[in-house]
Amino acid sequence: MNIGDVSRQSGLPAKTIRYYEEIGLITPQRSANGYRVFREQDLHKLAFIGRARALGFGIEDCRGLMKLYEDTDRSSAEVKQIAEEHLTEIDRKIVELTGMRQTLTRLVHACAGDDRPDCPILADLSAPPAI
Amino acid sequence: MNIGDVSRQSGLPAKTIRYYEEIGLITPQRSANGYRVFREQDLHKLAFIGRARALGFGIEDCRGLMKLYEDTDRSSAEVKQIAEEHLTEIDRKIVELTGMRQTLTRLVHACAGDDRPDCPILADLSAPPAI
DNA sequence: ATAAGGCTTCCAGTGACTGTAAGGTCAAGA
DNA sequence: TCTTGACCTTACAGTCACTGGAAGCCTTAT
Repeated sequence: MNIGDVSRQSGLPAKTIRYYEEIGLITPQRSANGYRVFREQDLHKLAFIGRARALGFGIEDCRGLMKLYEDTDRSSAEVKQIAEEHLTEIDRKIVELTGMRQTLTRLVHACAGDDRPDCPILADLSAPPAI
Repeated sequence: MNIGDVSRQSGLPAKTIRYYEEIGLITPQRSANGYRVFREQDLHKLAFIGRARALGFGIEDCRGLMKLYEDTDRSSAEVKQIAEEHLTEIDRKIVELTGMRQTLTRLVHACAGDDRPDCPILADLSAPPAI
């Protein structure tokens, strides 16, 4: 299977698939003309990576998870630890974004958004009130 | 004022302040020995940028907001539009992260996290159930 | 005089791609 | 047979907002 078909099947851009090969996540074979040839196991790996990425895991986490997946002697504790650390990071980001959202929502609501120059948003950025 | 003092006052790393000069956000003067000399207005700008960045605005948004701040003929509508677009983006990220969090929480709870290899997390990454 | 600390520039690296250019390969149709 | 167009290849640069490090000048205190 060529990279175009794999791209369509996996939903990953061909560029991304080449990149994953470059960093050693997958190692497709090559045909005589130099084209990459993907087998079932490559497709499976790409789907695995795609789903892990969609859950926000970083590339190195994906590498680790794939390694654990292939190691049938792993302990589920190792997997769970990676996932829990990632979950903590997600929670941290949500908290950070929620704080931004709260402040920004307040400012946007306070701003008339008309032709006049008076703007609580700029006023706050310039010198926020001590709350 | 030298860059070290400005860094301590603003809470921004000196590296970051130099970077902000490089991309034209601030233009501190120079003393005879080549050191950057920061005036009150530079401090004010850096504080403005710092707060906008803390609300998640990108550098180009910061540039635009500063330009509007300095233009006393602006309309608050222009400011509000930038803020609202950013707010939409923040909401999008929160939704994305919340979805990840939900799936990941479910998987982490389903995983025993012990010495055995059975792991619902890897099972889901490998072939998620059609929900 | 020297040592410590602060300042300078320049270059490279981060993460995870993405864009672009220049060119080789293949299958179908005129 | 030729050509067109779709597909593939590599290599290099760019993204975003810094961050790290090296090499070297400047200042201040001892």
